[in-house]
Amino acid sequence: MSRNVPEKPSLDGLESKWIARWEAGGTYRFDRSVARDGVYAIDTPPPTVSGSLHIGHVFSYTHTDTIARFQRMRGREVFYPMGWDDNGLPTERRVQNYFGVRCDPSLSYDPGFQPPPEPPRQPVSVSRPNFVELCHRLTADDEKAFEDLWRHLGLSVDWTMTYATIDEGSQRASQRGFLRLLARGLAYSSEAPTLWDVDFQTAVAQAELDDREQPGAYVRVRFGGPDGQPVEIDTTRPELLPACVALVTHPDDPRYRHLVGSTVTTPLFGEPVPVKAHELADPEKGTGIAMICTFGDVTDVVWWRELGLPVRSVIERDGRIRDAAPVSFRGGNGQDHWQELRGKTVKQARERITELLRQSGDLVGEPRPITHAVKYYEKGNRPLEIVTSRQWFIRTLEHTDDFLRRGEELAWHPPYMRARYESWVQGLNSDWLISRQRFFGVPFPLWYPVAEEGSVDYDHPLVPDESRLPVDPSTDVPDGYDPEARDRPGGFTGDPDVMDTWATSSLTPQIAGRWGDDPDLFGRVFPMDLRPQAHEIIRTWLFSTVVRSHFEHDRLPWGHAAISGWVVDPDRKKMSKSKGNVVTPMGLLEQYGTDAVRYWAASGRPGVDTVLDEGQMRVGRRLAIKVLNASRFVLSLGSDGGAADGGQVTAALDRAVLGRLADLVDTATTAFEGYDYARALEHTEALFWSFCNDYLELVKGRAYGGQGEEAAASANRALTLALSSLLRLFAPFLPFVTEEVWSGWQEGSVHRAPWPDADERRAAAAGPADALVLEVAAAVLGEIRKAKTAARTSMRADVARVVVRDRADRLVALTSAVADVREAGRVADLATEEADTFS
RNA sequence: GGGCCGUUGGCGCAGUUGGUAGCGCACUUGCAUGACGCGCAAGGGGUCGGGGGUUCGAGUCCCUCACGGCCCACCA
Repeated sequence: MSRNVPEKPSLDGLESKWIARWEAGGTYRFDRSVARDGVYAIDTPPPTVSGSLHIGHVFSYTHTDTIARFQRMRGREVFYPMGWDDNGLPTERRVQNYFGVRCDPSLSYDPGFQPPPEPPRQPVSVSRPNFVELCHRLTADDEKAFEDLWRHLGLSVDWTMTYATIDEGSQRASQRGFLRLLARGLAYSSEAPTLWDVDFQTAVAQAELDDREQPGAYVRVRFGGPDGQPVEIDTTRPELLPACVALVTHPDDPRYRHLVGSTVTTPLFGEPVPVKAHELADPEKGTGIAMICTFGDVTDVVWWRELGLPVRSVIERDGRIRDAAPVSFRGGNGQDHWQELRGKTVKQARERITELLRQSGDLVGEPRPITHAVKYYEKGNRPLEIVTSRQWFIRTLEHTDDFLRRGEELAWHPPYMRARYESWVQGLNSDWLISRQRFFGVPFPLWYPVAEEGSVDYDHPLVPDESRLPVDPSTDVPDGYDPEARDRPGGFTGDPDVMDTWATSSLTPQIAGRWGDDPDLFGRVFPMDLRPQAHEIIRTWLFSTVVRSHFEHDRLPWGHAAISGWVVDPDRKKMSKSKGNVVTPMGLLEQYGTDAVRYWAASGRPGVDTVLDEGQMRVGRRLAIKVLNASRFVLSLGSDGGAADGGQVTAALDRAVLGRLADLVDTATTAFEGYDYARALEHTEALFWSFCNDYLELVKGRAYGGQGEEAAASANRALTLALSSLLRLFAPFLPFVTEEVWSGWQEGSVHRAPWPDADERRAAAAGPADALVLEVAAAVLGEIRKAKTAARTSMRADVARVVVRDRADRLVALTSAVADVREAGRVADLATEEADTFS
């Protein structure tokens, strides 16, 4: 066996060298001839390509890659595709800012359109097809940047399996999945109050809400009571007074019981509204009696629905007070007051109406500033409003018990992450809203009949055959209709909405496995083995994927979920954008080397937030260099001691080191099987350092031939076996340096080599391994070193005589390695004395 | 309001059936040895957040409190 040992070991250039060779050699190519039970399939998180590249990506994707590499070496054929999440609002927003354009769906396509060279102050209006073109153009660049990073990070993905959430396969899967839910009555459309973002002009789902603390003010308002006595209520939304449809109090509240069933009148508008009782009214809040408006918050929606109240909406989809009053107000000045509010933003209207109340004398005291939580769209920057609109939903609410059961079936790593899933499922309060009034997304594959009198029949959608998918209802025509019939009485109209990005990414296992398009592949990879992801999207991505797989396949989409933590800055805050821009992932990879950065990432325990620590990267770099140097030393000893022809390890010390290695293999294997890559690394690293500092030093002289040929052969054979095992144990973490060493010595890639087998290590020894031999020999050598340090002499200094006092069993162990200890310590004479304690 | 996680030397962490506290960084001192000065060797430094309990014995189990972080909740 040839041994190419680099003369001047260096980590520089390893990345580009091996990235190219792995690609050329198809090292990570998925072999689709393997049956399902031989496959290990990973449902890779498709990164949002319009977002920033940050160190958090490097962190969590490294974790998954270590698992992928371990499983590959264990003999599983690893299905490890990459996906790009380019669908949806983040891309639209980035395109708007980057090119300075705005989508206007009423415009028609301009084939010659070019975006302005610099984004103008006033955005240019473009048609929807032009806008979508720009989205594709920009995401192509973004995807290239991500791919460069992933390749540089050494992710062992099969790049021939890459998908994008807006590509044709994803559109087909999304539409097919939707149509099947529709056919089974699990998807439905409904006109109902929905959370609405006034800036993005789209409906928003429960899973995308953020609570944000912000300043507000309680305004105490006087309503006209039935007996002439005023009724005072507190509100933070006085601008919704014209939308008030009732007052509500708790049924058991003695203060207001006499009012329930009576009618009061609103200030300024003089509108009569009933007083109702409901359990959700909190006697502790405000005055204990509240106004119900359509709609100020989700509690209003509950009250409105359960108490059977009318709708008086006042806020338009753009967040302004509508032009026409919701009713003709009966109070004398009602219409005049409305004129003061119409067209104003919510904020302007709030200020104005407070002033009007003050003037009319219906304001009690002054507004009292408070800080309260307000619901926002997680990507938005104005509070959500609630508007009534037609939307598509998936029936999740009545199946929560099924989803909880699926959560129990799933193996969570770490296990406590299951609690987040359960609390989310238990807290569900509405069905899953999947439609968005946006442009860059998968269209709903539906049209609706238009009646002769012009009304749209939403209850009987026109559905395409699955073989037609994907369809775009804005250009494609339903079967049996003429294109001329579009938007005409007696004709049809296309559904204008697109699916939310989660409606597509909830199908990533199906998309990656080419469900419906390639049944052979799908059968080999589904259900998958692993879903790796971050904890903040358990309620979105993880939950929704479980939902879709449960409905479509009646099973979990994968057996394991590995939840990674975040990268945090030294102040324990999630890495900020500004920080992320200073420390770029590619910069770190270039500065410390990929293996070093991976070492830092792999040191972060599963699920645990981890500090960005360049110190750990330096340690990783040193480890990689140490691997290179130790390997160089072992291989430069020349002979492999007959490893190739079955020679045996005879020296007790050598057998001991193989025993330690066998134990390590057991520990690392168990850790990896439990998805604890960090534990596997920690133990491998610890043994490696003691291997270098103790065992290597102890056998160095013997390996050079200081005790004869046979003794040298045993040492060399043990060193070779140990190195082979250690390189393979490190390979999932340090893929570049291990491959560099392996390639100069072994056939094929270390990443396709079999994972070390503990029994194989044990069998190589000619006799039983006595761990005590190595332990005592290292301890005695340590004492000799201590004495030399105390004497301030070189480690190379000769020692005339050493006396070891220790327990009898330990002295016996020492005997079999005494020649190595003497040679390593340069001891002329070594004597032993039995004693109770070591000294 | 409910829940989850964390609190171990200056910093970052390990400690998986309870048995007299470990690792790395940093720090101190020494060493040019035939793999490595991006090295090697030695060393100083902690009453394991507070309190209570179980036990012969608790960082490790139970209760409780505090602090930090996160998740969830119909927060007028």
